[in-house]
Formats: sequence, C-alpha cells, structure tokens
Amino acid sequence: MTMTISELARGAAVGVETVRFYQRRGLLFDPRPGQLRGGGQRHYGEVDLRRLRFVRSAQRAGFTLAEIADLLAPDRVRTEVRTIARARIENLDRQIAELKAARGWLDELANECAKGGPGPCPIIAAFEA
Amino acid sequence: MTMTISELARGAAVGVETVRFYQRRGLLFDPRPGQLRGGGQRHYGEVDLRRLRFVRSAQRAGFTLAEIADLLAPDRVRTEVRTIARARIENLDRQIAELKAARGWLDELANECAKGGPGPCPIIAAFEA
DNA sequence: ATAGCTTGTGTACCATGGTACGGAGTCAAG
DNA sequence: CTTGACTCCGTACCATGGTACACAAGCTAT
Repeated sequence: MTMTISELARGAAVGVETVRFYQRRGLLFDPRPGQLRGGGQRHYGEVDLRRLRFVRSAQRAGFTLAEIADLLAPDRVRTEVRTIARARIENLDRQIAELKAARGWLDELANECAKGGPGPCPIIAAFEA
Repeated sequence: MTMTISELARGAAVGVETVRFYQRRGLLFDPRPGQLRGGGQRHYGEVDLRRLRFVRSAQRAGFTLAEIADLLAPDRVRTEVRTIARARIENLDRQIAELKAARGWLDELANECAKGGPGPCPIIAAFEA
C-alpha cells in the first residue's frame, strides 16, 4: 500500500531527484508530515502518485511548475480552475497554429532546396557573405 | 543601404543584445570583417537581415541555436539540408500531436470540473492529503 | 567642440527545469 | 550486528536563450 520515494518516482516515470525537486517547489506534499515508517523516511500512497501524475500531465499541457503549484493551491474553486484551463487551451491553440506554420515554412524550405542538382542549398547559400 | 546594429535588430524584431548574442554563437557574421564605416562600428546589409530573419524562422520551427548554426555551416549541401528539415518536420508533427492530446486532457478537466455546483474542483480535491 | 546618444567588448546575471553529489541516518537481509 | 542499499538534506551545477551593465570609443546635431 505504501511506497518508497523510488517506487513513487518509477510510477510516474521520473527520477527520485525530480520528486524531491517538486517537493521543494511545493507541488507535492512535504517529505514528513506524519505517516513515517520508522526513522525519518517518508512513505507514499496512491494520492501522492496521482498528484505526481497530475503534475506531469499539466506540464505536458504547457503549464509551468509555478502555475501548477498555483492550480493545486488548497482553496482553488471550480470556476477558477475552469478559467485557468480555458486560458491554457487558448494558448495551446495558438501554439498549435504556430507549429503548423513552422511546419509549412520548413516544408517550403525543403521543397525549394530539393529543386535542381547537387551542391549547396541556394536558400542557405543566399546568406553567405 | 547599410544599417546600424539597432536598425538590423529592429528589422527582425529582436533586441540589440540578442543580435550580439547570436554573433557570439556564430549564427551571424562577426562584427568586423570589413565594410567598416569609420572607426570600429560595423554596418550591416540585406544579407545580414535575411540571415537574422532566417534564424528567427528556424527558431520558431523548433531548431535550437546550435542546430541553426550547424544548418548554416558553409558547406551544407542540399541533401543534408533536406534531411535535417524532414527530421524536424517529423518532430513538429509529434509535438503537434502532443499538444492536441494535452488540449484534450485539459478540455476534459474543465468539463468534469464544470459539472455540479460551486466549491472546490473535485479533481483537484482528490489530491488533497 | 561639446553634449548626449549609439556602438563594441567583456563579463555578470536571470528564469526554467532539472541533475549530481557529499555526508549522514535508516532499513532489511544474512 | 554488520553490510549494502536506500533515504534525507543541503548545496552546487547544468543547458538554453537570452538580458543587463559598465566602460571606452565613435558618431551626430547644435
């Protein structure tokens, strides 16, 4: 039922050092508020693992660690969470559009470069001194 | 025909310090290989501006500065450029897919959170100690 | 010619998200 | 009860992509 820090880390595919780093940043519970096994070693449960996984998901969604800490603040109310989430969705949509534009640019670069025989790419060569 | 560093920077919407930073990183021409006006001040031309803009575009396409420097190496041949570009396109496609997945996750979070009345978001609350 | 803005150069500093390390305590197996 | 692995804690270090600052020399308008 309880796990060590290394089991917790493995469960979310992160390093032990990363878990501790998150604890320092206030993203995960402090290393010793009760439920100690013998001496000073903390053992973790399901809640901790779910929280850690939430952090990683939120990170993938583009939240910074500071934003995630804010999102996990103990008094966050539904409306706030929804507002934050929607703002991030808009941001993601912008990012997706930018990446698509970048893809188009690269595609053009590759196509233009492909025309003609061997030798240096004329686009790149245009920047030579 | 020639511009100062601040005009060059403005032309690509970057700061002067950024231009110099790029020069140090080998992305732009060194600050003084000829074409000096009076004393030690370099003046820049069209080529420099296009190159700077290329760097910014490549950056938007997800290349690191080191990769861009490599891409701009003087002996880069078409096939190499195309290979690099295609690899990046694949990478962009992966990133776009990831962002879309993240968007879906957030959307679900917001929707689940929206159900029911006021109070803390149950999803977030599930991580409380 | 002189004030006052640029420029070049070098070095220092910043945020973000980790990663590594040393030293001491703890735990489980033999 | 010792050995070896794991843990805690603090501090230091890393890469990336800038940003800031100080100093001196140059440029420009009056």
